[in-house]
Amino acid sequence: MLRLGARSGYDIKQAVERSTRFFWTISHAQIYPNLKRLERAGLVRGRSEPRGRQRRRLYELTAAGEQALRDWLLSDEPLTMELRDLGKLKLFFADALEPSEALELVSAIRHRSEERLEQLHRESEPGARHAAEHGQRFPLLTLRLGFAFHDAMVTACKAFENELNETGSPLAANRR
Amino acid sequence: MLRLGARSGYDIKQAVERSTRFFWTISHAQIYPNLKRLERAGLVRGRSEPRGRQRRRLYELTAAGEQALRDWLLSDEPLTMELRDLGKLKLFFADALEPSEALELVSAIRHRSEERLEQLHRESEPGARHAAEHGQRFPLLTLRLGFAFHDAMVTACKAFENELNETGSPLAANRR
DNA sequence: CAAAGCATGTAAATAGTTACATGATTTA
DNA sequence: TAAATCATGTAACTATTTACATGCTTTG
Repeated sequence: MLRLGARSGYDIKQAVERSTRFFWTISHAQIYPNLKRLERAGLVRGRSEPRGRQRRRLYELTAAGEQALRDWLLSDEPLTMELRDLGKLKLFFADALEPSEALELVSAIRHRSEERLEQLHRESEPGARHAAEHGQRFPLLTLRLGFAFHDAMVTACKAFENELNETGSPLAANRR
Repeated sequence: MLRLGARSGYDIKQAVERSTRFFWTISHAQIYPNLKRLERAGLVRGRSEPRGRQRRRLYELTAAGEQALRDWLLSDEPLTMELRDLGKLKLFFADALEPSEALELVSAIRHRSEERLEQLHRESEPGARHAAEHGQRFPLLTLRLGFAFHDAMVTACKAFENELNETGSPLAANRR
């Protein structure tokens, strides 16, 4: 995040909330101790730069830090992806519900993705576009992966809603 | 999982590995204590049923347990989704890489989803289809959400690979 | 007869958040 | 002048996994 313009721990937290938040989050309780650790390791350089009498510590990447970032990006560790999704978990067990109740659950999952899409456009896209204009194109590419994901969820949920309305459910025949 | 045919703690762990694993996982160190807790709460009923001299404890849902499941499915808690995705995280910072290196990262992310798709077809789909034939259709619907997700990732990555090859990169012009 | 699979359990370690704590500056 | 925002830090708590521990049964 320092590479992308953040300077303080506070900046980093804000940048995370506007960008990586949905695929990797971090709390400020982790950021401040880690900046110290990184400084001790020589990967960042920090200097106190108070605003008035408001204390503030600004950091920048060192050459070693830049190299460590590249090393990490190129390392062949597995690209793990861990998900905890209450929506999908509940959907999995939705046979325990009445058809109409299950349908509501599918709608709720669709709404969640629709709202997330709006939020990404509102809160993340402007920053990503701005970065792209300054030669940092990958934040926007990553954001497009988020769009693609939630678009796919919405499309799939709509298909399910149609299927659940048409077939199977005895309630569907009675409705209206 | 008891509702879907699992009877022992061991069964539950196996069912999770073949089904919910990619959107909600649990280790056996959590399962056994929780089965005891649920039994004390009257939500499951357990009986010892050793196989030979191999001890084994089989559980089933009580009426109260079935109701608790329904209550949870219908509760209006937010449908939280938490993701930790090293692939997207690295992609986000890929402007620190050479264009050709960034392209490799995108390929690696695409491969990950392609392999996950194969794995879902191989390891999860048979069980989900079998469940669907026994009136439990939602495990298969949930699986289709997984297919949709990874299909979208593969499509997006292919688009990125084309874009990164065509535009921008000075290496692209020199290649061949 | 060895390895893989079945079966259950606990202790230690890890990773992370939330709450506690403080105080300056800007904005409505 | 109160509320929001800027700014940093630690302690306590929560959740979870990994490792340790044991022993039976089936299969190659």
